[in-house]
Amino acid sequence: MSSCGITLQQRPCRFFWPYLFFRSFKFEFCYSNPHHFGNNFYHSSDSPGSLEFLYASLLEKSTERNHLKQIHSQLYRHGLQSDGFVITKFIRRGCDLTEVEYARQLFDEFPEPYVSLWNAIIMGYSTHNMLDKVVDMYWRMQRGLVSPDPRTFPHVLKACGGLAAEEIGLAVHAQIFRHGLEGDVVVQNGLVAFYVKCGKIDRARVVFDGLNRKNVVSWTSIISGYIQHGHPVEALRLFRDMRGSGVKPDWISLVSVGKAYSDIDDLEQGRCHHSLVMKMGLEFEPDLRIALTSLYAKCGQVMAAKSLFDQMKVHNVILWNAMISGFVKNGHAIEALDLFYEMISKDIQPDAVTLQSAVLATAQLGSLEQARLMDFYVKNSQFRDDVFVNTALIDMYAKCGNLELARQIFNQISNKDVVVWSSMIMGYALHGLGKEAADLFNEMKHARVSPNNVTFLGLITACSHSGLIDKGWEFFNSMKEFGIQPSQQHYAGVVDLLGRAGCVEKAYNFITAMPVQPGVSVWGALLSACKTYRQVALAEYAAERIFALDPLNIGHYVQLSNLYASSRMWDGVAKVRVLMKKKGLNKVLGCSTIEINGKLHAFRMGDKTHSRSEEIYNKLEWLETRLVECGFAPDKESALHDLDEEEKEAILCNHSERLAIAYGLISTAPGTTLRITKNLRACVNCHSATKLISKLVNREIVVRDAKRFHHFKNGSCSCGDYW
DNA sequence: CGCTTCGAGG
Repeated sequence: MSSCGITLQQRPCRFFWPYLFFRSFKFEFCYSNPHHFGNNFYHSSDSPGSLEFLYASLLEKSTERNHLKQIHSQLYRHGLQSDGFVITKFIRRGCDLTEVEYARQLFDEFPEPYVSLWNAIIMGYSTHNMLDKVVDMYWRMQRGLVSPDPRTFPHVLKACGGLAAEEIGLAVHAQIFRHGLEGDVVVQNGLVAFYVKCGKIDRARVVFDGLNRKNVVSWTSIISGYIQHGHPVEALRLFRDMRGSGVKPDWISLVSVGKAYSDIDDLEQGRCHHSLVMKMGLEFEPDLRIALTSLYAKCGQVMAAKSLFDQMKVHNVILWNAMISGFVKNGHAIEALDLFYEMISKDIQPDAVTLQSAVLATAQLGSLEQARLMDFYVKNSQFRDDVFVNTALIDMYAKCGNLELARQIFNQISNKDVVVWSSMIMGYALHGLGKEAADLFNEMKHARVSPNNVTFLGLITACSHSGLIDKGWEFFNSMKEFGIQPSQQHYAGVVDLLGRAGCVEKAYNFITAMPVQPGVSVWGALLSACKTYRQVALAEYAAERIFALDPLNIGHYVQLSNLYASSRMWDGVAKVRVLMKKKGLNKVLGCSTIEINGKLHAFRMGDKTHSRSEEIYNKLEWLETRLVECGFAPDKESALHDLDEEEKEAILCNHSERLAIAYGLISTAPGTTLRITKNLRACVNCHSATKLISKLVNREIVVRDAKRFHHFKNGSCSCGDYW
């Protein structure tokens, strides 16, 4: 006899209490007539009409723990307190209402839970990302000799992947094999995702290839796997295969594919992708729109991204992050910060990613005042101890010219990882402090943190910028002891190290002995050494290589041209100029900014647009006179930063940084440190002039150029004339 | 079962 029949016939008088519940929960169908259940037509526990079914329906309508408890207390009256079907429903509903603890309590009270109950609680933990609990329950289940079923495995695999618990996952794989679940696409998809998360993309591929009926989740798992492991091209190839095999993409798969296009920075394909999304009618899927916004932002189409952003109805934090980080990536620091402040003013809570992007924007801006504000904001937020945000803060303070504050942040971080150490070392490199970088590296080894390729890049750069040739060379050679392959950047760093110190020949020999083909950066380092030491023939050779590899980068042409000019080889200058014209390249104009009272003032060379222009030029003239009195004689040959303007260039040097300095002098109190940010590298003349100015006016002047920091004080510069 | 924002440099 069915449980339904027994229940209803034995306890008919108690029957109408669920009816009251129905009323109070506005249930859509109301069994007002108890006789409706009087027949024995329904006979399985999950058919409508059974008491179990009524419980299940009630549970679906409950919205809080107290409802659940109320209903649960009724179970004893019906002798259902140990009914697996009903308790399973209770556990599931409890988990849905994020009452996982309560669900667990119900589970624990159940005398001998069988597989459905285990699955319910495991699923609950899994959906709330309590992954260690999932693994724990799985282990208990094994010990209780309850055999898992196909519904158990996906959650356990998700947990193993999330915890990077490779060994456990492998054991689960073996168990899946023993269960003969090769054909279960959901379980196998779980395996694919597990191997992806453990970094075993090849094994994931083997599982994927073994599936004879792949669904859209199978394809998305392997495609996103390739994207996460830096193979967007293979991912896109698989996406084509997927469409060829007739599997229709859903919005989640399109999110992944969008990321692949942004990774290969292919705007054209990205636009095609957008039209595919529209063709499939998925353009209003919120998360897909976020992915598209991010795609446009990363491909440099900031305005397109912004218009998508503005069109979105719901602005969640991920969308804001995509937009803010998009601005930062494309060098629009001010827009990024504007957006950040807009977000705060709208009371949208930033998360760690938002703060990180905002800090990066501040670093780009180079304003120390803004940096302090940002630091203050972070320190008063719940992300004050977030290692990502703090790493960005170190970088920010270093790039805003204050290494002491960078170091303070560094010191306060507990559990410093390799990125934290590397950032601080990079900070020292930026300021040309080789010894400090090397000391920090010793501390790092002491703390038993393994260096990576960036650590060494920082060390070599730091040595190079402070003339520590032997030390830098030593660092380069010690890389292999740490099992790190030198990259092009490291080779370029060594060429820079040797070349800067005047060993141009040695640098060239080093290049010819390289085990890999030298790239643009390596030849570029040689070219700039040749420029400094006026080695025309070798420079021409290097330039030839560079132009073949990277014909559209203006910087190299300018450098070669400047070398010709400083060697009075005017036909060479003309030749380069023709070459640049032919390629349609325009020089980047020098621009310097100075922050006065929280406002940025930007100056171009010869700029007369500033409202206090007259005062600025008066001050400049005054400075120039004083400089000449001190015996300052500009080196005309190397002052040819702007070739078109060279004839017009009077004794008065009007390079942008000098305008910024002059403005700083007339608008701040005596003794105030001037902080200037410049988009190009400092020219020799301005560098020596600034040294003298710092002494003349008794001011510290901090200049961030395109490559590094210069701290001018009392007639000398922290770079030791070595940059 | 699968997805989107993200740190040090170039």
